[in-house]
Amino acid sequence: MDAEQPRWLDERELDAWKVFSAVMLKLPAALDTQLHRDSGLNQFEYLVLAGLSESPDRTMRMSTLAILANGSLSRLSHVVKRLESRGYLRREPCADDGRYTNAVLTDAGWDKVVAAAPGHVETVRSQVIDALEPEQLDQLREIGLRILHAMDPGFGCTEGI
Amino acid sequence: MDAEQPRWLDERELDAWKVFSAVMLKLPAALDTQLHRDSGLNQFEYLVLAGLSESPDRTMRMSTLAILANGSLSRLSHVVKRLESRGYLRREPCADDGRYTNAVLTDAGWDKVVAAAPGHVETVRSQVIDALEPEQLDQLREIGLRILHAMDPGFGCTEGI
DNA sequence: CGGTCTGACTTGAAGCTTCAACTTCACGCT
DNA sequence: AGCGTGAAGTTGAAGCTTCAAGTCAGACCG
Repeated sequence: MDAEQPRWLDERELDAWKVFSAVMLKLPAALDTQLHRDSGLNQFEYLVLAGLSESPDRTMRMSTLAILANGSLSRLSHVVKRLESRGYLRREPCADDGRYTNAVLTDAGWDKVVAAAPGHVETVRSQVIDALEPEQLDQLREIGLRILHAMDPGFGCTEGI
Repeated sequence: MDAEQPRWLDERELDAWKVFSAVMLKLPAALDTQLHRDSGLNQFEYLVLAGLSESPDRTMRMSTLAILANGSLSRLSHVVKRLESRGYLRREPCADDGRYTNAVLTDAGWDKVVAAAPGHVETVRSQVIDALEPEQLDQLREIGLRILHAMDPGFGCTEGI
């Protein structure tokens, strides 16, 4: 578009990119497959339920939850509607400010996360964590932070919500 | 599922995983957004066209193309049908063996990739490559290879198709 | 007060992906 | 020839995501 003289990737860059890009495309699919097979959830739904389960009162505002689950508000709204119809959570308008909506994890939702978590963690461990040396974990974290920062320079300001 | 005593992630592991997981969920969306806005393609479609453009005779067998683009054959079939209807490629049965189908890039498809590539590369560069130190590129490659290998122990045998 | 603006959702339609059949073609066997 | 088998690819339906509007509540301003 605006690349007058595109700076193509050299061999080293291309090599790293190809590998990373394959991981990025395959790993989410692998995680989704395990979650779906064992719990009937996808990764986004799991993140939503897990996020709520770790929140005070098992309650979170929709927009906060959207950030936590790395998705758009629209996507969250659809997903929350599905999860609500399955009985895992319920929505209620925020008492203080009617513009906000809170999602609240039900007992059934809590049980669901508790049942799903071990298998999910085991998968993350076997596919990623245990495949790496401890120092590679730190490298990966540092690399990830840089990429997140490049994607969204304001990243970090809203981290600890 | 089969996790008798789940080995939860410690703080270091969790930290790395959270960051990496956020990248994995956000970066593909960012790349898709750029490609879609500037070229009307998504990442999978781009990989298909780019793969064909680099192949001898701009031709590739469907199943090979599916592996190259990191997707299922079914997904590829749907996508190729769309791309065919847009005139970017055409399908023809393999002359030697009627079980195979070859996808062939048309001139319009070639032009499309040539037009889309600079913007895409520029995005990859700005969001990933340029954000990292050279040695981080090598680290990322090594980490990625380990993860790919953990996901699919047979990985590497089919690489150079 | 009443108008307008903004931010927080919600919704419906369109598009994409997945899943589970189903079809087709070549190969090996009798 | 005739038959089973398996791999390659296709298809339709169901489910999920995105996009572009739309709704609604509080803030700001006169």
